[in-house]
Amino acid sequence: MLAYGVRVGDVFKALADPTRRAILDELQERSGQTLFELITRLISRHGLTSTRQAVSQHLEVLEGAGLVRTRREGRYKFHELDTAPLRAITDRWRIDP
Amino acid sequence: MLAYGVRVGDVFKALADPTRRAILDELQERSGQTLFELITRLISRHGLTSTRQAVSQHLEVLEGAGLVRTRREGRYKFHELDTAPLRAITDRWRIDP
DNA sequence: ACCATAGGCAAGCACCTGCTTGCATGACAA
DNA sequence: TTGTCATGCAAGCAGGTGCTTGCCTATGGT
Repeated sequence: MLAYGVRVGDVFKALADPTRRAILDELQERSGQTLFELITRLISRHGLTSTRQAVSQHLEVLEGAGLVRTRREGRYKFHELDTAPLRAITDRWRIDP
Repeated sequence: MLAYGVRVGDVFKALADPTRRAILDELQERSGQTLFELITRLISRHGLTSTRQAVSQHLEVLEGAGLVRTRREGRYKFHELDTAPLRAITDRWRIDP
């Protein structure tokens, strides 16, 4: 079940970008990162060269798809992975064993 | 495991289009359809209005992603769904129960 | 107060993508 | 062969997407 306001197409579109998939990888490996933590680790561990604004925009897309949840604390914003929308994929087509 | 020549990004990009997802739905429901069968059923059952060329190009993308396999018989080309590449998604992120 | 830090907003731009359009190829029937 | 049916190929175009650039807001430390 998708959260209210999240369209199925948003999930698939969000997954279509390699940088966004790397962000999901990073958040799975280390949950609750801030924007700057993410940028640093994306560069050092995934070889990406994305700027702050680029990563920020990707996070907006991921959040719009329900794949990333956020919480604010002071001037920090922490990001967490939410894989629930991926059920839209696994429940839709029978995956051969 | 993905077939040789299929990149992970191709699978995600292929899934990013709603018409292509409808094609996968159709092939799951009825395997081995020709191009014209697909067009007819996409229109009548999914409310789409895609032309032959549009669907043909979508099938190329899906085949390039390994999600659709084809076999030729005379002047007919039959299409089948192959969900194996979807493991690239389910194996990558832990999906919460 | 002052400044640095963490993040947000928005316009502009180059590239990509899906679709159309028109023509071509190959298989089968009469 | 002639015609038709199923499909393939390729150029062009409009809209979308990812990214940059520049400026702004807000929080917390000193």
